[in-house]
Amino acid sequence: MNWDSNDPSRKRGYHHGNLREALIEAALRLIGEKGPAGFTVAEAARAAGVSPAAPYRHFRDRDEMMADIARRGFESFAARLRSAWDGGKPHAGEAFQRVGRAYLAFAREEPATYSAMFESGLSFSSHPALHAASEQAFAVLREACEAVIAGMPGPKKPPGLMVTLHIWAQSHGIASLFARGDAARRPVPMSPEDLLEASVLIYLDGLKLAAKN
Amino acid sequence: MNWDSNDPSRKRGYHHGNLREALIEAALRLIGEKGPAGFTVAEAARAAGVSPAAPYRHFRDRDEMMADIARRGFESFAARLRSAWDGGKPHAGEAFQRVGRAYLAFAREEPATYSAMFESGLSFSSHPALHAASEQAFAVLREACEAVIAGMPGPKKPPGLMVTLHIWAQSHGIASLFARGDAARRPVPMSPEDLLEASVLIYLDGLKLAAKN
DNA sequence: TGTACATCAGTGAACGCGCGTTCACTGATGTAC
DNA sequence: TGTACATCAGTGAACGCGCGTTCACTGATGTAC
Repeated sequence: MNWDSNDPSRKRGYHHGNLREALIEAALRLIGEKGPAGFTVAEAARAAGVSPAAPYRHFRDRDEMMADIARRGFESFAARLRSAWDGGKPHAGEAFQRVGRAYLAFAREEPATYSAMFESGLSFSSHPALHAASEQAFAVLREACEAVIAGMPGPKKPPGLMVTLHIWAQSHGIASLFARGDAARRPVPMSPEDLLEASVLIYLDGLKLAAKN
Repeated sequence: MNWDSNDPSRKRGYHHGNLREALIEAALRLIGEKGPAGFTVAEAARAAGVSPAAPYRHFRDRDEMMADIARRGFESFAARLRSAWDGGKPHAGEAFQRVGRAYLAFAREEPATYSAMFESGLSFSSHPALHAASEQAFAVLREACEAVIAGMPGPKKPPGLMVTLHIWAQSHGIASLFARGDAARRPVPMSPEDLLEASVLIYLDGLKLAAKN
């Protein structure tokens, strides 16, 4: 028996206690079911068990709520990539493949978040915090690519930005066509992880070839 | 002066004459402005200058209209890729690069169509005609990839399906991140065409390396 | 060539619905004294 | 320890709006004879 009024699991009456989080969770569930445009403030409020006006204590409007979801998405995406990279240990090649798998795992496990990040139509220019969070994620990819390039033999190193954009595009392409965890996934007779790993290995081989000459 | 009542440019009163096409054009304009979910039947009808009930003479419901737009999109996409490939003339390498540029050109020039095709959340399983049209487009990519593989030296040919999926993912990734002609494009300091061409060349080099051994 | 008529492709009014958002309000919480 | 009060985070009713879709209708078209 627990009578401690500080217990967060205790049923609160009038005050919800953690409504902001509950609304975002509910919104993600809705986005997962019906896409970024299918989410409504009213339905998120209903799912969280509060009145339709309550969300407006926490978000200025629907757009800000959407942007907040995407921003958090980029932040946790960046965190997962960073932890997969793990400073490039034990060596860049192995860590690099871990990052690729973490990319696909995110798209598969959090399709709603992923589509809020990449398919919600939010403009970076009007949401600076969103842009900054997305740059964080990009920075991890860049760090990993630069480390892989640095470890390559030969005198001619390819430009780091180009390689990062190539790797990003390939990961995003595979994630959004074949790995996403929702109805828009196109089934293919091989795992997205194998597909990505193979393409990255082939691409890096091509880079090494160019570096030799 | 033209009194010929068969002249299609003649102003028709009660009957529109080409409402189906006009509705699709209007819908594409709306999708371009607000994304696939931002398009409404009512607004498309308004843009075409007809009553809100008129579209229902041509489409069973909104979903069928959306699916029709995406299906036509895949068909014209396939046609453009096919004409860029042009049977692989004068040789596979050159034609292959043309296909890549055609892919990006489509995403840039028809962002609304592209997002209706790839981001509208339509399920292939409930729209067989849509699925078939998308397979047509994929078939062109596959044909081009197989031809490029066939022209490669060395005894070990890579599997055609894998290569096609790699090329598709890379093209789609670059198109949807960097080349799309709408607000969701992420600016990068190089042309998407150069980016795609470079990555494909590097990838093909990597494939050749593997074929040698 | 003229006419009757079936068919086609629109109209316009209406429906029920759910949305985003605002408003004045009130119950709960925490803090100063 | 007790109390007054400011602040916070909810309520619930209401608004105006635009949507998708249906309905009975009607004007225009084309064809058979």
